[in-house]
Amino acid sequence: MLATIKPLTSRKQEILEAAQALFSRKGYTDASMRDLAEALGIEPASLYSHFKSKEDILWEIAIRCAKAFNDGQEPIFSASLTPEIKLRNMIDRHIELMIDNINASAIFFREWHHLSKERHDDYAQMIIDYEQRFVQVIEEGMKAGVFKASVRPKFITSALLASINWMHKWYRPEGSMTISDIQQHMHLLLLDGLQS
Amino acid sequence: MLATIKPLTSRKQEILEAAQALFSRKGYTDASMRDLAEALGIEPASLYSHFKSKEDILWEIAIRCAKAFNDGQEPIFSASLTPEIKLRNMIDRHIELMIDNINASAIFFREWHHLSKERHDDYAQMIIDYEQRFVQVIEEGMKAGVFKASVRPKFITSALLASINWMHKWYRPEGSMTISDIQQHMHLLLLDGLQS
DNA sequence: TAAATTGCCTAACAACCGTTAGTTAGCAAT
DNA sequence: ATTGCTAACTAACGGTTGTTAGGCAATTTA
Repeated sequence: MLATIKPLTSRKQEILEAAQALFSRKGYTDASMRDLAEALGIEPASLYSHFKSKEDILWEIAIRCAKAFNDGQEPIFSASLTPEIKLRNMIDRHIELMIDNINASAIFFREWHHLSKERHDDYAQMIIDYEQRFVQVIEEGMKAGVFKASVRPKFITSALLASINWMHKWYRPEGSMTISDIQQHMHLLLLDGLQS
Repeated sequence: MLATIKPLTSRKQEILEAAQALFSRKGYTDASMRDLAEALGIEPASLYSHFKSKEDILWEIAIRCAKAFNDGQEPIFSASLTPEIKLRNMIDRHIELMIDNINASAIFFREWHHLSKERHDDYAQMIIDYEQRFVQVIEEGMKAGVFKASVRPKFITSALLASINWMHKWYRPEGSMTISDIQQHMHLLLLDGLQS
C-alpha cells in the first residue's frame, strides 16, 4: 500500500455505471446481461465475477441511490429552520441529487418492482420514510399557518415529488436550464402557485 | 340481425381489457403472451386470431387512449373561456380521463417506447400536440397577466402533467379521495400555490 | 518462490419468449 | 347440403434470456 489509495473494486464501479446508463435507457428487463457486457467490452459470463446475479446489480444501484437521497435529506430535515425554508431546501436538495445521478434516479423511481420480495419491501420502506419527512414538514407548516390548512400533506408530497422526479425524462445537462433555474421554477409552481 | 346488436368483436375488447390490466401491472415486456392467454383462459396461439402481434395490442391500447385524451381536451381548448378557467378545466378533464382509464393511462405514459419506430413517432407527435395545448393556454394566461410572467410554459406543463399522471401509481377507486377531491387539491397545489 | 486469488475467457444449458403452421368444431349464409 | 368464417386448439420453431461449469493467464499474497 503506497502513495495511491487502492481504488476499491473500481471495475465493479465501472459495471455499475454502465448498468445505470443501460437500465435507465432501456429499462431493467429489456437491458440484457449481454448488452451490459458489450457496453463494457467483456463477455457476459465475466460479469458474474463481480456480481452474483442481475438483480444484485439492480439492488446495488438502488440502495446506493436510496442512501444518497436519505443522506442528502437528513441534515436539512434535522436543522432548526422554519417549515417553509425547510421544505424549500428539501426540494432544492432533491433536485440537486436528481441531476447528479440522473441515470440512477430513473432506475430509483421506475425499476424497483424487479427486486425480490424481501428487497422490495426494504426498499419500499426507505421510500416511505423519505416521503414521510416531506409529509411531516408540510404538517408542521400547516400548524404554523404558513401552508394552507386545507391540504392533505400526503397528496401534496406525492404530486410534488412526481413533478420533480419526472425530470429524468427531459433533463439534459447541455440543455438551457441550469440547476438554479429548475429550482426556482419548481418553487414558483409548487410553493408560490402559478397564478399572479 | 335481430333484436340484439351484434357486439362488434367483443372478444377483441375482452383481450384488450385483460392486456391493459396486465401491461399496467407488470409492464409490457414482463407481461408475456402466455400470461395474457392464461388470464383469458385460452391458449397463447389463440390470441393471434384477434391480433397480428403483441405490439399490435399495445398499439390499439395506446391509440384508443390517445384518442380519448385528445377528444376530451378539444372542446375545452376550443371554447371561449379565459385562460385561467380553460387551464382549470383542462386539468379537471385530464384527471377525469385518468380515473376512467387508469390502467390504459399507466400504459399511455410508461410503455410507448416499445412501439415500432413509425408508430412511436406518430404517438410522440400526438403527445406533443396534447401538451402543446397546455403550453398555449399558459402563454395566453401570461399575456393576459393572470399567470406569473416569469414562468416557462413548457416547464410548467411538464411538471403539472407529471403530478397528475403519477396518479396511476396511487389512485384506487375504493380510496378516500373522490374525483372532486383530487381536482380541488391539484388546483390548490398547481394553480393557487401551497403557501397561504 | 510457491500458493492463492482475481478477472477474464469459451461453451453450454434450461427456461422462456413471440410467433407460425396446420387443424378443427361450431355456426351462419348461400 | 355446401361453403366460408370465427375462434379456438396442438405442436413446434428459432431466438434470447440469465446463469453455470470449467479453464487459464496474470497478479497478489504468504
